[in-house]
Amino acid sequence: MDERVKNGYDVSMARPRKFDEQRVLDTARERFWAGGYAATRMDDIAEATGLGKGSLYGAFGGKQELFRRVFDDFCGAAVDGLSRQLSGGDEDAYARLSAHVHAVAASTAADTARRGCLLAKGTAELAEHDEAVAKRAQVTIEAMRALLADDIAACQRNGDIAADADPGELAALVLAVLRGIEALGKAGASEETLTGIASTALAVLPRPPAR
Amino acid sequence: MDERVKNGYDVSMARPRKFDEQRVLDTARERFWAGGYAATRMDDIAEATGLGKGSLYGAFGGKQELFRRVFDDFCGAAVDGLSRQLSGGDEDAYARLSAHVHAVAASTAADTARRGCLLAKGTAELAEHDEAVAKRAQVTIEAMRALLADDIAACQRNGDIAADADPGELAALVLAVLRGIEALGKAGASEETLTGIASTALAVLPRPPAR
DNA sequence: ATGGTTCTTGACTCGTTCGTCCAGAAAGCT
DNA sequence: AGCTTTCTGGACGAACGAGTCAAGAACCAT
Repeated sequence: MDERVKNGYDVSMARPRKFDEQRVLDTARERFWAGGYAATRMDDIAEATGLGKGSLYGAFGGKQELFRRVFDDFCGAAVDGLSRQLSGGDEDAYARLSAHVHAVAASTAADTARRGCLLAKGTAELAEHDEAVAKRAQVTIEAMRALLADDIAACQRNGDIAADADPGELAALVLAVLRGIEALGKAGASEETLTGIASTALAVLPRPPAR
Repeated sequence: MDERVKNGYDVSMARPRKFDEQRVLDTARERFWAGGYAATRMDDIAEATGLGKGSLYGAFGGKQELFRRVFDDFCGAAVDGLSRQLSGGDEDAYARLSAHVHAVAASTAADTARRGCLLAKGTAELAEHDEAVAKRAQVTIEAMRALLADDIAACQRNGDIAADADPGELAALVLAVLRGIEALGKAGASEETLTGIASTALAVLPRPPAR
């Protein structure tokens, strides 16, 4: 059946939604992020968004589907953001990498609510029970690794990182350090510790031999 | 009041417990580990241990207290285990460090239930709501860092790691990598990726200049 | 054996939360 | 304006899970 026609009438002939779907998703993300999946009630989200539960369920289907949607958006935004932070010419590739690593440390340290990253939190809580979430997380980290690898390759072309190193391996290591920084931050590590890790990680990346 | 006497009678004059407290804690850990805090029901634990809920509540007080107890035990055991793995003479310090890093990668990869580490999982879910859990996690990672730093210092004395590096900084980096490996493992990274990270991390540690 | 105390069991209470439903409101088309 | 359809919002239902309680069992000391 044509998606714009039902029972012989055009679907557009009806009351339009009053709320902004994206705004609701943002609010829901905020809630899930702050409290986790299980600890967040649908009533919370309804109240926070000002929507009635009927609208919420009508638009998103249920708690699990809503979370998946939020998680999906978050992962997409995270990859996009990383892509933006790391894109540019070879001559600035190392500076961008350094800036990103330090930025993650700083923002993790500044995260007084100690909420960490929704990617980590959602994965920890749901990955083994929800295949969709697990898959999405996997795709996301793979994409992040690829972006880091591209940037590291650019660093190599520009002579900032040893040419004989495998960019994919280094990217995986950097990614692990980034995730580790977040995990340690959530566990209460001090800002100095986190920024120290960022600096040390960048310092130990193999440099090309002095010429 | 003397702890062995109540109302004029010796406390030992009563029915002793039929269950092994440690066994119950182990089972509870298993459950919390597999399902997380919120998703694990006290009825689950009661059924899994064969205890009635009354006994459970009588012995441990409640869900939160039980979890704290389990978490506490887990953290203590984790630090003890690390301490054991890293203790020994200077000449084997690097081998022990290498073995530990590889062991974490291997065991994370082998964790088919993708449950990760209870320390990470519990922290992610509860740290911001439960001050006791947050504090315990903080103390635990600090202890782990100190153990790693001791081992790295031993490596330096033995000439396996550059003497001018700060062992505390390197220890923090290694710890971040270890936590990162677990986080990535939970997110579905392949065994090759994880073992690759372990190898790369060890490879980039600063070596003393060749003499 | 007896009495005193603690342990055990599982049914019960009570609050909480997911999801549904329905009556009314709002909008587009004719 | 009138009709049809979807959106809205809150009351409702049902299930679920944490924690309680009371009656009986088990054990120790005398």
